[in-house]
Amino acid sequence: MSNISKTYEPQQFEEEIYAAWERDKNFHTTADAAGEPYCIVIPPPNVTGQLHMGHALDETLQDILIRWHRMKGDNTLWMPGTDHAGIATQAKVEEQLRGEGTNRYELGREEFLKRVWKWKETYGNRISYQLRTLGSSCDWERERFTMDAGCSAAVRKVFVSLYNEGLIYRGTRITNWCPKCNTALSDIEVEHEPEQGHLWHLRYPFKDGSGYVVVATTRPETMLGDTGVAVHPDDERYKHLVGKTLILPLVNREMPLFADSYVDKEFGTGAVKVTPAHDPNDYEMGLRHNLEQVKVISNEGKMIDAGKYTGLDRYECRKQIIADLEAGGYLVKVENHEHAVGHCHRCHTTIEPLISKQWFVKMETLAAPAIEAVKSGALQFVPGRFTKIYINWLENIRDWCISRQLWWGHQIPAWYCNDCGEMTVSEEDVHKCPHCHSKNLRREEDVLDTWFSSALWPFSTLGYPEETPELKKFYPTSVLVTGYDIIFFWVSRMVMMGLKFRGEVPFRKVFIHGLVRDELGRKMSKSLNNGVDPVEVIEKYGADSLRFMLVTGNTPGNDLRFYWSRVESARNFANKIWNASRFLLMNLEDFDPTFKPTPDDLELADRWIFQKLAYRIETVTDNLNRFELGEAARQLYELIWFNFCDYYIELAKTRLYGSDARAKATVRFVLATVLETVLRLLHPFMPFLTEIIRQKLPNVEGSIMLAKYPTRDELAELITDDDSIDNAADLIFNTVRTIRNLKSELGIDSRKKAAVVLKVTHEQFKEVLQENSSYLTTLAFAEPITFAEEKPAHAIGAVLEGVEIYLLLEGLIDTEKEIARLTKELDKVRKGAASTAGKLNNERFLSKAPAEVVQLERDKLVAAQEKISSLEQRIKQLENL
RNA sequence: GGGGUUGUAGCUCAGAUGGUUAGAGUGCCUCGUUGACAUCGAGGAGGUCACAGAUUCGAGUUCUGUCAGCCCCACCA
Repeated sequence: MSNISKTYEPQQFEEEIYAAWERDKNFHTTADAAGEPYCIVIPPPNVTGQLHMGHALDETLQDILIRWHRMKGDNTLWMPGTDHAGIATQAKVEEQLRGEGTNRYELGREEFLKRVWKWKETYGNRISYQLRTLGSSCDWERERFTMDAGCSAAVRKVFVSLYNEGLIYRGTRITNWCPKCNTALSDIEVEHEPEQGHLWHLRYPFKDGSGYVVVATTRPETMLGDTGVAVHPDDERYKHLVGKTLILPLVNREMPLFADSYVDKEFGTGAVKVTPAHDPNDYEMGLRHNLEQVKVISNEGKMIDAGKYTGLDRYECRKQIIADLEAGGYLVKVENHEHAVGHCHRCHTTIEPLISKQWFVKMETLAAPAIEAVKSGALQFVPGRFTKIYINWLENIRDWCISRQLWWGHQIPAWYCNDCGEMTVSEEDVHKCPHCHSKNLRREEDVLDTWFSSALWPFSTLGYPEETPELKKFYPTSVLVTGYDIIFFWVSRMVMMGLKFRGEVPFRKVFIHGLVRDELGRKMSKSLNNGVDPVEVIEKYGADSLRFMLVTGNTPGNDLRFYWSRVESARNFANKIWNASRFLLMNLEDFDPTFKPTPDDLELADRWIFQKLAYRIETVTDNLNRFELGEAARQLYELIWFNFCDYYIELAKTRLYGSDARAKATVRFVLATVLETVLRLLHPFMPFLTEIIRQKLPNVEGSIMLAKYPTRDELAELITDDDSIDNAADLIFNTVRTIRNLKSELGIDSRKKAAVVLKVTHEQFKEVLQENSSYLTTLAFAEPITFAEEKPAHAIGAVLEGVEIYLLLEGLIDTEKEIARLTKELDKVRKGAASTAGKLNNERFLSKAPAEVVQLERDKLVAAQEKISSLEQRIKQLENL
């Protein structure tokens, strides 16, 4: 047993343990296995991505829940898989092609897709492998991919069904367009950021030469597409001018001045130039007033059909337009103006609103049940505050643009007949036009937004569209664990699709966590290069340390900062467990597993540690139930380090090294029982460490991950309900602390023996102190200990409730120093007593506070008064010396 | 413009349903290598719980307002 290394070296065993778990199929379950179903579907990481700290947090939380439920005896399934991540993956392959001096258009769709699949094969396993190093107990046999056959079938079925119901439609609309990614985007893929820009005031003359109006714009280049100017109907400045015709400068287009209540009278000049083809609001106004849509900016962000400006980049054009307007006397003035500008979520290019033909999902009818689901409690957010955010978004939802002008993704199952012009949407590939029987068809080239397939993830991975046993057993899944950043992108859409196609919410709970930030609180990002690689952390400190660090010091829904020092602290905890276990194993060599102590064999320390253990089993379980994983972990930390290691193990040594065989057997039993139980409690948090240690324990078989999660019932025979044990332990440990404190103040080495005199003032404490005086020797190096009726003359002391403690001094004490010390103590106690007395003098407190609380205060006052008189006496005595 | 969230020890954070003298990690100071662990042990310093009111016998905890920071949503050109 002593072949265990002196320090914790996770690199020595983590990989091997994981391989054994996987080999033994410990992660695998089936629909017909015993137990209540418990299922989590993984938020699928980008198939070609790399593990980052955000994943590490997300997976750790999931794995804790999964391992806990598996140990509880639930039929537990963690569905793993990856996402094809349309734009992101395609962009990477296109970048590679650029390096080769070619592009996707040269390659053609088919060849290009081959390249992407190849890329996926090369990098697709990396992320899964990295998840394994974290200890994630996913059922890898069931690993899925959003573009595998099953998920693709689900996408087609859902798409066609929504189309047939009229919930998917194709239409020409103004949409967000990224000129760099060259695709349409949904509203939530646009990030609005304030930018310092300008407000140009332009003079637009009337056709009849009767003057002009001045409009204000932040985007002068769009004037080329202007087809009207709008004012507010109630604006007295313009009321009489409405209906007149204006001439667009530089272009000489005739256009109307019209009234629309959208216009804000207070802003700018109160007159808005209207560009229906390049601004969402203008687009709406254009529809209302039958304005022409003149497209002057191309998909690439260049000017088109724009006369001399044709071919210019939109920003280059802006400069020239301004110069030309100024030259023509049309520029009235320029103001600085901060405004929100939309940027592409992925590449950060400024979005260009463009009119194009796209596919949309009608959201209103889908959103209503998704709102109802949280209002009825069928779906719960943890923490609850995210409910409001979710509802607010759904209540104001607009139609979802789902078509993307990409190649990597689910190609929309729509076919156009080149002969009759009809469109056919179908689950099966269409080879013959159902309208005219022509075979001259072409398929819709657009693919679906990546989030469309993600929205189906909770049921597509379980077998949908087939009615598999897994789908029946595990849907609705139990909980979804994800960051607050994708509530709109993913969570809400899963809920809508789940309700629509399964009639039930996809998960009963959504456990939301925050973002992992760097030491300065900044978001970890590639551009800042401030990301910490979890793989590096695991290599240095082990997965258990990383997991423990991520789960502690953080509460649900809040961001947390990554600190190397916190990883070290977690590693130190692991090392502490490692060494405590090593110590136990060294003393358990001829352990008799059949020995069971009788109640008489157990002494105070034994009963105390069992009590603590039972209590923590309850509070840890309670916290797990409430998703307070950090609090649960903290409690385990305290139990293991402070209770078990600092106190119990130290106290065990006396009997362990003694000659009483029965006492030795008893203490070994306690040590082994507590350690084994604690390992099981801790296993969901630190799976590797707990597994390897438990395997070394005598009389323990099988993997810890399949062992039962501890319950209080397990300890039923070893614990009692009365609190006399805790009270006695408190008395002893407080005495220990006091002795240590006195020694420290006297400059006595903490490990050097010192004579202690105890004057017991509460008779009922005498027995406890006498019986357990050896604890004082063990923990505080107090020896010899004598009980006296009177305080010794040459000594310094302290007063506790029920006992006074004195340290005998070899030489004379420094009377003045001692008086000062005691006076300071006396002040403190008096202050406390005054506050307590104040409460007790308050009639209202006495009449309104619960009786227990009042009694507590009374007891407190009595104790304080005793302490005060003891201290006063002692001080007086010293003064008289 | 709406909504959310944070403000507790030098730093990072816990403190659910209001009730002893507000805790931990880390950092700092003093002391300690006789064996589980120096990735450790013992002791210590350090907090007007952002501010102001309100409710209550009692508020770090509930409510209102103020200040400061962060985030999300929103079509003011």
